[in-house]
Amino acid sequence: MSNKITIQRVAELANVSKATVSRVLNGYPHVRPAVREKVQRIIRETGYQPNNIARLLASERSSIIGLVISAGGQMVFNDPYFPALTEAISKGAAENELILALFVSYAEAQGRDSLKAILSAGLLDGLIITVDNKGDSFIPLLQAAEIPFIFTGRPSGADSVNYVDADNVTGGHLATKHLIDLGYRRIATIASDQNTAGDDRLLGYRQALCEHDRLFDSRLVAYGDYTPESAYSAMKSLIPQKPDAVFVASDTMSLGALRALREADLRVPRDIAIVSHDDLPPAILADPPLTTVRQPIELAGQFAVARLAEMILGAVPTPPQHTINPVKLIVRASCGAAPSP
Amino acid sequence: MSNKITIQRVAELANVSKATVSRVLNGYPHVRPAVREKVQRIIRETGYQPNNIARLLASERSSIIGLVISAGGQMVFNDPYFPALTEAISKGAAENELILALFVSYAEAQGRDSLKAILSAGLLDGLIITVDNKGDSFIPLLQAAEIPFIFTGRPSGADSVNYVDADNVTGGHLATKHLIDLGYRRIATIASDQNTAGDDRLLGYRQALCEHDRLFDSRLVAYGDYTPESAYSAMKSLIPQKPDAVFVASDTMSLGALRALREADLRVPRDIAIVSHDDLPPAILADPPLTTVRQPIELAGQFAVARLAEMILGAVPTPPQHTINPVKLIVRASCGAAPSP
DNA sequence: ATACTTTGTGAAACCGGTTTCAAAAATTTC
DNA sequence: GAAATTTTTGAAACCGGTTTCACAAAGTAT
Repeated sequence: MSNKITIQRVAELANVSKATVSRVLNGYPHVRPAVREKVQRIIRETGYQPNNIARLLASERSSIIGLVISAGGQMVFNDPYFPALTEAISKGAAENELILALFVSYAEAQGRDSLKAILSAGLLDGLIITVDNKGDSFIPLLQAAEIPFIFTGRPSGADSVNYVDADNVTGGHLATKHLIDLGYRRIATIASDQNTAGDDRLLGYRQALCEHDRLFDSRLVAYGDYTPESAYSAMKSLIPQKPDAVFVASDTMSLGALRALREADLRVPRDIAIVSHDDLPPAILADPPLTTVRQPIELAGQFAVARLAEMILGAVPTPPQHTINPVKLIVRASCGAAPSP
Repeated sequence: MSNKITIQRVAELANVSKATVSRVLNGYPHVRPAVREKVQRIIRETGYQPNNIARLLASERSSIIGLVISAGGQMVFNDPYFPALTEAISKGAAENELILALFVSYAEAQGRDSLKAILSAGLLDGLIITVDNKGDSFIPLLQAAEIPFIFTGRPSGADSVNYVDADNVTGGHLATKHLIDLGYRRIATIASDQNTAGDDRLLGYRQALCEHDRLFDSRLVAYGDYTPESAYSAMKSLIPQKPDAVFVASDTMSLGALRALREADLRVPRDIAIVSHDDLPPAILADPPLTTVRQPIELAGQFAVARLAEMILGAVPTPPQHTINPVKLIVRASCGAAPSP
């Protein structure tokens, strides 16, 4: 509407056909340099902008990818993990000249319904799926739609799909080993069985204990659902076990755990040490600042987009690819070790 | 691609023309009930889904709205305000059967460039603009593009545009008055001159002081840019002035202020009281939980979408509409008043 | 029964690009 | 210098819908 001139008009002004203008537009070969330049000049002078919709219709490609976020909570973005990932993906989309469409839903069933609607609209070239649960119920739908897609965070049921994930086992291991190395004896954990990340971090915790000949004590394990409230309760339930350290499986949960400890008049790290996971913004703002395992969310987001772009462009379907990003321990005050200067 | 059947095919199966199928599809009148039902049956049986792109091209409407977020920081979504708003808008978009495309940029200049690109692509039916600065440099571009748009957060230069904003003047006023009522004498503020919200909150602070015959003392005003770090410095610079209370213009900044106070061994609220602004998730998780002015972000987001949808559908351009959402003081521990039970 | 509306329907134009195909022009080969 | 090849180019088909318009069928008024 703001844009009255069409390819037809440009063609007329340049004394060529629409086809030639289209070729210039798309950088195709077989156009004489002189003609190419003339067309480019006209385009420049008129400020012509091709109509994307028409282009999409003809080329059967929309350059729009969807990001589907489905999580149980009331407000998905209360947990800073999702915003951080969304932002990284948004950045990646811009770099790959893709438009990012955002779909947020609040329960698995609702997520499935909206996914169905999204898929049947046929507007999207590809999808990135992020769910806070094991997420396997989305896979059949996606596969049936024959649309390129990639998960961020490993879904439970699927070696057959593309995903990017952090090395959560190592994350749990690093955190726990750090506490062991600092000499703590009764190391509890606030874990989560909501998703595979939680499972993996707990596994890392167990492995680290095992490697150091510590017994795994299920009384020192409590579960949360990645909300501060759930961790608050979990921490309260752990306090009677008198742990001297706790590995909390996410920063968001650590905030809840800290509150429970404050209320119980336990000082961190003097009375009890904490190592957290994720290194999201709250980690550094917490009191005390959290020692935590950093997972490269930005990397994950950018990788997911890049891989998806590859899949969209590549005509041949490639075998599913699994990418595991490295994690890294960031030492701050909450573990009781002197932070590295 | 997953979807071989077209309107043509449906028309053949139902023994009618494409036009009739289109009429049924769009609920237009002038179709005999019997024919309408037959077409609907065929649609149901074949699972036919209209191709959106084609529909867009023909109807010159995409049902896609854009959300442009431009902020100065490295990571826009570090500040929970933007995710909260984004989520609300995403929800509103879903309710209005609109697809939300997300565009994040990191500086005003970059934002303008990407806005230009977005506009010229001609894909979007409307735009919601959120900027962390005064944002007026976007307005001419938008107006030139003749596309419906609405700001969340009042841009500085413009009675001529649609916007939704919170009642920030009242916010600053409520916060400050609360501190005055509690008997604090030296009430400082960490303000911001980055955007009109900051200006307004500061104005409310001044008004409240004035109404209670307190002098405005510029030594008790420090400025931040909505990051915890900036507020950390601001708070440090205020401490020598020995305020007994401070109104911090955002929750995110309050976290930085709290850290500065902890480091100075000042206890909140015993040594110094804090009232914050926004009531985002960190407010309740902070230590101590923050007394803060709640602004209805979800409402703002949903309203913005609803209004934009209205503007898109309404052929006649309506006069610019300004909506100011009410704010509300939420009393918690940081102000030193007993929280209401 | 005839003239005048109103309702229902399909053919065809259209949205603005891309892609195919055959012809025209330029270049190379012999 | 003619034939063979390659490069350029435009006309037309196409993507899959919506919209216009003319006309047929049905309903109403006279």
